[in-house]
Amino acid sequence: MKSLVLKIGRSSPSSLTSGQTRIDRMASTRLLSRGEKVFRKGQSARQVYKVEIGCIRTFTHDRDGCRLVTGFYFPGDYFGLEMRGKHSVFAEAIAPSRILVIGRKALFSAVETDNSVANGLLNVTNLELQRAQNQSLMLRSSAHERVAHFLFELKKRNRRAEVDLPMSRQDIADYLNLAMETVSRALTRLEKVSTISFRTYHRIKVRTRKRLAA
Amino acid sequence: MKSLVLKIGRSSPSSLTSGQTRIDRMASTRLLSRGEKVFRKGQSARQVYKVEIGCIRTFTHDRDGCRLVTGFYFPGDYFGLEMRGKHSVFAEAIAPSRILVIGRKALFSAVETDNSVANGLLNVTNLELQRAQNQSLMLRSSAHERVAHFLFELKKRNRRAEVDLPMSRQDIADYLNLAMETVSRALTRLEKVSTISFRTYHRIKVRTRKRLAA
DNA sequence: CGGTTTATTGAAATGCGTCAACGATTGTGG
DNA sequence: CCACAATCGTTGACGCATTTCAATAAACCG
Repeated sequence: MKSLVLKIGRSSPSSLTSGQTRIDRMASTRLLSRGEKVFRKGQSARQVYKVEIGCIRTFTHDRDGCRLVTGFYFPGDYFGLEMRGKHSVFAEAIAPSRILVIGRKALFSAVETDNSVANGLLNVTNLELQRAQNQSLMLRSSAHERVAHFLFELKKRNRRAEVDLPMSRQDIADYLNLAMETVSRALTRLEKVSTISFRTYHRIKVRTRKRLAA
Repeated sequence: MKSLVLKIGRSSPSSLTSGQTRIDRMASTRLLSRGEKVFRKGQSARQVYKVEIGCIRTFTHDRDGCRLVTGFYFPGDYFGLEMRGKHSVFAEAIAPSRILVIGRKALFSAVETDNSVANGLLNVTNLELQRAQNQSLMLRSSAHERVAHFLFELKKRNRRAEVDLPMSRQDIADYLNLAMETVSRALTRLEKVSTISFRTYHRIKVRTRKRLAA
């Protein structure tokens, strides 16, 4: 068994990410239906976004057309933070969602009033860096561990024992770089050892972390 | 086969990373013998570093004590950039090396007053981010592809057809998340199809990229 | 040189992916 | 609200890539 720290569209504890901030007040709201795109890969990145309700997935494709899900974003999470001019991924709603849309210009000038622009950018970049490093760690562990830690992180975010899995098994598989069947089998096994129990396919009850890791 | 862009301690073409920069002028020099540690995981990160001669590996361990090599750093590369207080990895010299040691405090105060330093630091951090993202992509491809691209990236860095592999097969394996035997077999296969040829275990001649990918 | 470390090679075991069939859930129109 | 279709998830059988274990060979270092 390998160790793993997995973050799923996790926000930092900074003021930027918790509750209503000055930045959020500069935002407008947008409603999304299931499957609707927020932005496309290659589009110039003029806004950043924050999930209020629902769930967003970001993804890209490798040269063989295989889909790679790069993150799931839940209420409170910011996404679309790419610092270079163009979005490097697609973003779309997994479930009906409400998001905040924040103009990049306004954001950066606001950051400037708190700190220096450079420091703000550094912080954002460093968060992305941590995320990417955690993803690397995750991809080094076994299939069952990836699934278990995925669930654990979701639980940690939710704070309730009941966890929503708004995304499909295929989404999870493309995020963890596994076959959908492997994800399914891992979930079944976790249920067999009663680490989790299913309410529906998309809502489960997660027990202790220890048992998750087993 | 999956697509893959792998970067190994790659410097950008920016002024920061080639030759002497303003950041480098704040540095002192340190000599390291083979296997010597630069810093330890958990140590508070008071400096950042730049390789002048030799090769540095960074690594950590998973919960089972299995070693995970997170990067190889060659002349021109910066490492130890963790922005949070503590180093998240160990760093040690693979070969006798000379490195620059740059005080973090000086660096950060320079960041606040000097725009070029701030931009430089952003560049370096962005490079590290790219590196981590490429690592994630790399870990999604097959064993043979990982080895092939690893070699190709080394060649691209060196600019010579003759490539140094100062690290052991085990180092490569721990970096690519493969068994040492798998790395060895991949290399053997590449030699059989005469994509590479060995001078010694640690110096090879690499031919075209096309053949590497095969 | 001889001993130690490091790399290669082969054989067997295993984990995960693929393919295919089946079962459950969701959405739609009567 | 039901029935049906379409989608999504589960399960089993099998194959292949990679790991593991074990033996041998090559390089390194006193």
